[in-house]
Amino acid sequence: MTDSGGDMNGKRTHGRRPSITATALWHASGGKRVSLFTDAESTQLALVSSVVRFKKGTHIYHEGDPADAVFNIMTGVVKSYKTLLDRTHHIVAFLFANDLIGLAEEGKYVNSAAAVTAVIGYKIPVAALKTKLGRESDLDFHIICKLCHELRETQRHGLMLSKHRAAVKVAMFLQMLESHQAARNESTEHVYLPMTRSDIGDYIGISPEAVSRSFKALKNRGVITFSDRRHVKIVGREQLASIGS
Amino acid sequence: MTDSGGDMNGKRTHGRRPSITATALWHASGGKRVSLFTDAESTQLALVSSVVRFKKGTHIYHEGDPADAVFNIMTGVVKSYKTLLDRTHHIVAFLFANDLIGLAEEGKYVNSAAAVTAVIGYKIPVAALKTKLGRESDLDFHIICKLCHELRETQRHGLMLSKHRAAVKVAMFLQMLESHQAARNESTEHVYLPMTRSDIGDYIGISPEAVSRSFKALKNRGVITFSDRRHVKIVGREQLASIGS
DNA sequence: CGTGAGTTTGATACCCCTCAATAAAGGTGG
DNA sequence: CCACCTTTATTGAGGGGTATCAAACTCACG
Repeated sequence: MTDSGGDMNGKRTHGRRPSITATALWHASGGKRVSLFTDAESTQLALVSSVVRFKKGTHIYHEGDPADAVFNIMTGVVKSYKTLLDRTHHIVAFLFANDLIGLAEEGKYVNSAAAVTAVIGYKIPVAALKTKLGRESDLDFHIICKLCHELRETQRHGLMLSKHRAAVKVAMFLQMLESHQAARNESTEHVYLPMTRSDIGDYIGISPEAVSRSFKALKNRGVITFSDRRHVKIVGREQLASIGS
Repeated sequence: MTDSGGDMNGKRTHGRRPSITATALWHASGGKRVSLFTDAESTQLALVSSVVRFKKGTHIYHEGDPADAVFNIMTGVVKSYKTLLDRTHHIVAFLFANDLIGLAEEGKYVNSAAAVTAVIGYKIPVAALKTKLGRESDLDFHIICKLCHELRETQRHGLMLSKHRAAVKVAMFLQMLESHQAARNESTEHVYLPMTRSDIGDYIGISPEAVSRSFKALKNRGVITFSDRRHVKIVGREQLASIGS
């Protein structure tokens, strides 16, 4: 048998303790998922965790709340979503048994979470989790931080892709590039577009012609101006932000 | 002028070693990015890494290639993309200085990567990286695996969102649910839809009406049948897969 | 059994994709 | 350095798919 899940004969400790699964990173596993926690890890996490139950439709945590805990789903389905200004919802992910939820940024939950079906899971306080992480190896912990960062960015990409109007996508794309420059302490006087219009279209899910037309529309609305095809100046940050809803 | 990139004429130790940045996970940092590697980590990684250069437009690695190394960008911009069957491209992410690229699944690169501008970076062999990871703490390593898994799934979500035709999105969504069930060793006789049509629409970026119509279209084409509103039977897996391109 | 949320079906308008042509920019070699 | 050529970007016209609004219908739950 596979060594996944720690299921000796019949008496399945599996499922009564925290558990996560994933497809292998570097080793071929034929598309199957492997259980990641060792018995020791499961046991240790069980000690600091509590079992929580959520009825169908109930709310698990809300975007912006202090991220005190992560949740490990035992049974049921959870949706992770963002509520937009126009009261519509964008679902970032559906999560199932053996998944983790509770991605944070700067101590706050990035998304909201609600139970799609009845849910049973483990609530793992981050305070307890932190003491178990990176005890000897900072490198691991730092890579975890980087992966969380990429995950948040990929989720934002999904939000951009979910928009229907081309000008909205382009506006969000410009804001993304600007914040990237700001994060790298570069000037935000101009937004630099190193990629082609086709690349932009392939990223935000529209045709290059639509990219071009959207730029023109934003220019005509007085939101941006072009120094050249690769350098945009954002004139109306307010309007640009409001476009993104 | 800016301190980023750091290859003025020769001499900056800054940027001459591997470096990654991210917004803080649990501590407020005002949206700024923090550098994650310690000096020791940077130095250790530098020992096993080599500096690589890519000219604008050149190819860094290709989807499906053996994932021998990850890359840490020093300067320049990289696009990570998938080439679809119809020869179109879907760009998964743009990557900049202090980012990592080379996400793998079962030992193979998930996406392709190409230089959008001239790129200088570090090539870090995974063999060397593995020896530095999880030496004392398996827990950290296992969480890294889970995060990589979630990252891949979020990228697949983005691919779904990038499709324009509603039926294609719904077809891919069904395949996703089916593979989830298969991964959890559940029956794939029926695909179970625990969520509402509105939830599905909010996830794949279409209206609930379009979800309903797409289901009907797939049913009329003989690809699926409904036991009830929550249970779908996939009759033509071939056709369903071919729809997703 | 009744009520309300969820789902299906229909009609219309709008936005974007597609195809096509022109214009501009970047790169190459003489 | 310039001419040439290829790639990229812009602009235009037409058709199709989806959002939106509205209404009938089904189902789950109390």
